[in-house]
Amino acid sequence: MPALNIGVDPLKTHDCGELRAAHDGSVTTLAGWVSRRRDHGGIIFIDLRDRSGFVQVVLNPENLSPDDYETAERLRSEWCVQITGTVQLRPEGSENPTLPTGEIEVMTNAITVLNQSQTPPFYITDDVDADESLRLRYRYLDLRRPVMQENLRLRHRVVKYIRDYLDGHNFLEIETPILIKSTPEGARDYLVPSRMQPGNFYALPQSPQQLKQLLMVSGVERYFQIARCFRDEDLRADRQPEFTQLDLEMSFVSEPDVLNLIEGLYAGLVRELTPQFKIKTPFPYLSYDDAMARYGSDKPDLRYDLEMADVSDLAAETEFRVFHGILDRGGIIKAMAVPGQGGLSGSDMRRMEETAKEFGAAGMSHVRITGEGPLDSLGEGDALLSPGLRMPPEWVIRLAQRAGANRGDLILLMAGPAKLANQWLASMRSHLAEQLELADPNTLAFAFITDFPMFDWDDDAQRWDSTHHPFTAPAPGCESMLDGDDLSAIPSRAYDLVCNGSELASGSIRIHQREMQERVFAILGYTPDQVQDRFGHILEAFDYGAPPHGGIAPGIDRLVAILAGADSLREVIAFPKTQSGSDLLFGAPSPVDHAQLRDLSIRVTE
RNA sequence: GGCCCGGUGGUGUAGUGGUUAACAUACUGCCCUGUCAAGGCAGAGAUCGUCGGUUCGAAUCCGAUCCGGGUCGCCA
Repeated sequence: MPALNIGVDPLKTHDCGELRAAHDGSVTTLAGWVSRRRDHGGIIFIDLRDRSGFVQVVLNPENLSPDDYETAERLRSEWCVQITGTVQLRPEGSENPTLPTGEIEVMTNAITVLNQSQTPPFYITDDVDADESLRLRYRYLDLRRPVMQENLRLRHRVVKYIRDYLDGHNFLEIETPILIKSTPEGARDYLVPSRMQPGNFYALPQSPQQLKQLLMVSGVERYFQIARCFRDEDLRADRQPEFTQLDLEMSFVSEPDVLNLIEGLYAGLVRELTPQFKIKTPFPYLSYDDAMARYGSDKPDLRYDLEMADVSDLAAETEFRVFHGILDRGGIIKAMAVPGQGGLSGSDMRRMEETAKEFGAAGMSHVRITGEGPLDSLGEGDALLSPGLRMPPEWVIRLAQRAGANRGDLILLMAGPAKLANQWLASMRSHLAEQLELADPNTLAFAFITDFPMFDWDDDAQRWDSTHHPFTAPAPGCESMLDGDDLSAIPSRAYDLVCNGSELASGSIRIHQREMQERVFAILGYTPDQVQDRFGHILEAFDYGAPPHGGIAPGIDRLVAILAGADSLREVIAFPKTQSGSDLLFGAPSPVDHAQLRDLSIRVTE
């Protein structure tokens, strides 16, 4: 990166981190921050830092005016300084191989303090040990840390790659409004009161979903936006109330068009920006049903196997009352083989069952297969079963075959309603993978999950919910099922991109005809008035030759977090919020003046 | 809203009923011309998140509350 070099008397001619042995003898002017000082009484060393890295600056009284040397003695951490000097090779034996600039140093003959600094509340270094709330309170200092600078740079490069890639595929980047209409379903909206229309509110977009569909009606054909989205829900390590999505939509496409485009984007991006990660192309496809059956999750981590199998029929052969109780109530029993763990002790198994209970499971059964040799040579005493099971080797062999287990492996069994059994066993799956270090941190296992169901039954609200969202089209040929009884069986045209157990993108081929859209709204329980009020504009647009279209919305924060190896989105967002939605730097949210509220015709009652 | 973890000098930690509240580091001063987490000596710095209670006595026990983190619910 060349130094920004404008004006007749530039404050810097080089970046600290770019200087090498090849610069030996050149005169340089640097500007940056004092990272460390080592004052030997005469000679003083400064590690000078700018965004490019560090360089050792030597302040020798023999080369400095008395005034400048006095200045040098006063320097402290994080002072902003400018120095001019000559790059020279370090004396033999004093090179620092841990530093990219370690072969050279800058012998200074002039120094200017650009600004002094208070002693920083924490030391600016990659292995910072300060509490995160302190880092957020002083985020501008936290961002001086090289690792944070690197995260910001990576994020920039990701977004630039996306823009270039989509530009190359004839997409148009179009901005959509931040102040839009509240259409409350799904997440809670952030609301903005209208001053000019007292009592009315804008909402901040949860996503530009309807806007991008309207752009398709407009004939844009290929749209994208690096879009800020807002959802007023509780936070998590991987969830911020405002976050950034690559929002994109295409006309005249079906699933492969969107997914091939996305595969090309992600594969190219990873290979160019973070080649240290191993990826496999083409990305595997997994139907929702397969994902649930084999991994108990619709966003499985595919870096390791640990597959599951339904063993309800085998479980029915046992005399175990728990299994029969569950089966009688329509539940299932699922098994997961854990390779090489058949030798665990009874207390290991009790501990593992405790873990399962922490995930919400009522209990967990297991079979430990011991010994050597082929599976069908299994005899009495070669398998340790949970107390309730008491089954012969012949049954264990069939169970092992179904679960894909061998001698020396462990089989875990979980019983419950299908949804919960999957959830519990999936939790065990990730837990064991972490404990056994099965997931290669240098692999990104991308996969597309397809054929999501159109609807989920919401037991609490006693109504149908969209699995993806109400604009998702039903699978071709299944339209008539919308009039049938079993709505849960209707496949939709929704798809996800998952990676290492995270959902990275979610999209679908949309409905583009009024009649179909109205039927879906009706199934979701909207009255005609509600439909007209919230979605009248988009239904009306469909009446004017809306083209078939579909799209996808990849999360940028999550992608950058994975590429940066960060375990929280806060590490890749410049100014993130805390779990309670606070901005600790600005102190937002905060009370506002009465005058502001009066303008908005708003009164705070609590 | 539920559950779990944390809050002690600037920073990071130790301290489970009586301590001058300990240690490291940062900071301040002095010494020191080849260090790179520089080194040596000296010094200053904490009403232990807040409020209330128990006790002769509380950083320590109890209750409430605030803040930060994780997680479940929630996130079409």
